[in-house]
Amino acid sequence: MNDYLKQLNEAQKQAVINYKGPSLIIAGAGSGKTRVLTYRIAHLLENGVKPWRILALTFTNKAAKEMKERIANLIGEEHVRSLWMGTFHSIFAKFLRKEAELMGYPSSFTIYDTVDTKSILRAIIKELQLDDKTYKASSVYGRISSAKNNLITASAYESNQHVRLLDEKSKKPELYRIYQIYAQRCRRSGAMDFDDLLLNTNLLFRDFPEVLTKYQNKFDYILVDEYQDTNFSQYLIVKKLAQQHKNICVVGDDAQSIYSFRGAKIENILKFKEEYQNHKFFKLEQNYRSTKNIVEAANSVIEKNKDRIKKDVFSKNEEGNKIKLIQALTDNEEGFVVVNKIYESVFIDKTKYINHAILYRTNAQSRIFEEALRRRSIPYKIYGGTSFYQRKEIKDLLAYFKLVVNKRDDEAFKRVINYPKRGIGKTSVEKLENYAKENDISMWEAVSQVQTAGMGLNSRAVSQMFAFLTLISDFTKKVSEKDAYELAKDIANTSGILKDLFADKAPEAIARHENVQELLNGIKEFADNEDTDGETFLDDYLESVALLTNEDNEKEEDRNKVSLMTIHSAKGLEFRNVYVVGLEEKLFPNEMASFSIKELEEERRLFYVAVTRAEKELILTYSGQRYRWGQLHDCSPSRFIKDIDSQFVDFYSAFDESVDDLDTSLKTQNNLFRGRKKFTGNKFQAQKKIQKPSEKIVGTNYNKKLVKIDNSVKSVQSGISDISEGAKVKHARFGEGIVLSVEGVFPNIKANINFKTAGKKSLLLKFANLQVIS
DNA sequence: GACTATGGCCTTTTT
DNA sequence: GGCCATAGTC
Repeated sequence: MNDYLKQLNEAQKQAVINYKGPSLIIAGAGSGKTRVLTYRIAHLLENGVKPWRILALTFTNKAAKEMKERIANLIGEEHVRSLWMGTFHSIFAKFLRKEAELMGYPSSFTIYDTVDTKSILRAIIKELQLDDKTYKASSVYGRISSAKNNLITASAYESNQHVRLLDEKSKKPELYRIYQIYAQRCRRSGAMDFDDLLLNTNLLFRDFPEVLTKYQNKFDYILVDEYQDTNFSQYLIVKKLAQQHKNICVVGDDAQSIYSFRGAKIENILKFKEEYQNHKFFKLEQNYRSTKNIVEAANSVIEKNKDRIKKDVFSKNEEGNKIKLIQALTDNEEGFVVVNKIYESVFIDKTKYINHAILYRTNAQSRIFEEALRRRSIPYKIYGGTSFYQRKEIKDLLAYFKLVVNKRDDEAFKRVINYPKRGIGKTSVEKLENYAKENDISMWEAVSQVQTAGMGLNSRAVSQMFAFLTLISDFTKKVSEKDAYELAKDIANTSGILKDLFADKAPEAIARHENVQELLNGIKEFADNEDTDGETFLDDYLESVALLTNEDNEKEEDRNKVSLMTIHSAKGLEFRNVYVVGLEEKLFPNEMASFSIKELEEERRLFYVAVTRAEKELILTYSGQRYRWGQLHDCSPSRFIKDIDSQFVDFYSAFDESVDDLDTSLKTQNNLFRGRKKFTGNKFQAQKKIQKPSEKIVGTNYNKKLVKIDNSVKSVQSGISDISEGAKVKHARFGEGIVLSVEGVFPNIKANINFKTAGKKSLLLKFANLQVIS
């Protein structure tokens, strides 16, 4: 333990031992930022600082968890437990629960996620009879979110000239009303959204100085990770908390600032220099992660940005291989090529699956790689995307929990009042909701008056609602008696959710049933891991669950798998082999971000983040054609490819490789296609038998087949889908007719193929009984 | 009230 | 290609 300082280079060591007063640490990619943070905290503890007097803020649960583990390894677990280490949102949610009454909230307040928020906004927009094309839930949410992050409350919004003018310009003058009603509704439901957690913390500190003083005194040392990603709201909280002791350490890298779209301000770093004039400044520039080639290539990219703090990141590692740039013809081929590379690396270079990560700009790109990986039976894990906690069945069960703990939560109420089906229809719910609104009470309060107040409900609805009331009330009584897992199981059973899912034998329903079981297991695990003495109750679980993400219940079996994720979620991670895919104009840099230099620079920083994730091998790919919204588009290579100094790059084309592959075993066969064709546009539908003697089926050694079609079709619109037996289309190629490569169990495939014909009409063909002699 | 077919919209990125 | 809201039907 004593020689932990010897494991640091000089710059890192200085950043660790100078722990008093304000410090700014600029840490280049791969320069051991997490290491410095963890050692600094360990050093604090070594020097007698009590762990509960240290506050360490991160952006993701993952980062917090990793740091905790690393500190525990350094100095033992017992100290780590009482550290205040977590995400901004989770730490301040904790404070707010403690001080909730001051703010007029129940301490069991619900936290609304993005999906909840949007559905409430959608409802409000509808109620106000505003045009839902102008007032899109997502853009309205964006405006409200940015207002909150700039500490503009709903009441202040109306009189704020600046934002009102912006709303006028974007033809949304009524936005302030939506904001007001939304805020009112959250308050009535005893709920906060993500931004409220920060906003309300600020309000708490502003309106209750004694509370602020309490927390200022509580923390002697404050550390903030990824400081370049803080928004104004977060910046102010940190500033206020640090005012007393001024022992504040912020770590960041302006070159890796990729969250300005949600209000992050790189300027916070620059401001830090002004606000803490006597601060100590540390620069970490040696990259330990990557080969010289990768580091220098990354430098050549980021140099193209005008707006940056000068840094000289260097590597003393081996030179390493050049970056491979691979061009594919189609998006499917891109998937095929990348997976091939992984396959080769694992079986020839003896790397492990966990050493490989596929990084993309948008979540929608994951599907193709998923399919390609599945085809090769390579284990993979997708990070991000639709969260486990956003699945319908999970949200349903959680809504029960939420309602049991916080009865005012109208969103939860509406979700479960008729799930599982108990014969309470939309009309009845509407009547109830109207009654609640008229009397300014929550729907729960309304339903408890259902037998006495006349709401115009039929007797069946009344009795069903009363049964529901009893059901939930019974659970509530048990909240502080039964432990979380037992009660959760009880709710899942008694509510009928498990039965409902179990009755359905469709594969999706089985999966949903498993997910619910998985959630219950998660609760058990949570209860077992909680540091509290004795029992953990359901409300304890709910407090944490809203801020959990997929990654927080990572399982042992996920250990050796290829990772698929967006570049945003890859920040802070490293992999031996990294595949940055979809390097095409309009995709990356994203079309949305191509209007201003500022946004383009952020995209470039994102590319920089992607490149610097790689330790040894970096493979960049792009495709000549890609499907977007089911439409084939031609793409041109991303400008970022040219940003890399060409001396670090080797160029390959995927095309030659796959053609050899296909020629290895060519087999011909006559086929009978039975089909139904459908012209979109004029709603013409017809059943038709198509005789196609010229089709060819080509087999290759990878359990993949080709269908060759010679006809007048100009392009394939959406490949093959819905193929029975789990078969999927691989890729499509044009030339003399079309070559579709299909993979699956033969014979007896059924396929839907969308063709774009010469007349530009879309043609859907359903193929059945496609047979192959192999 | 429950179930099903269709059309619209969609894609930045996350706590 | 896929999700969701809505209209249309039983």
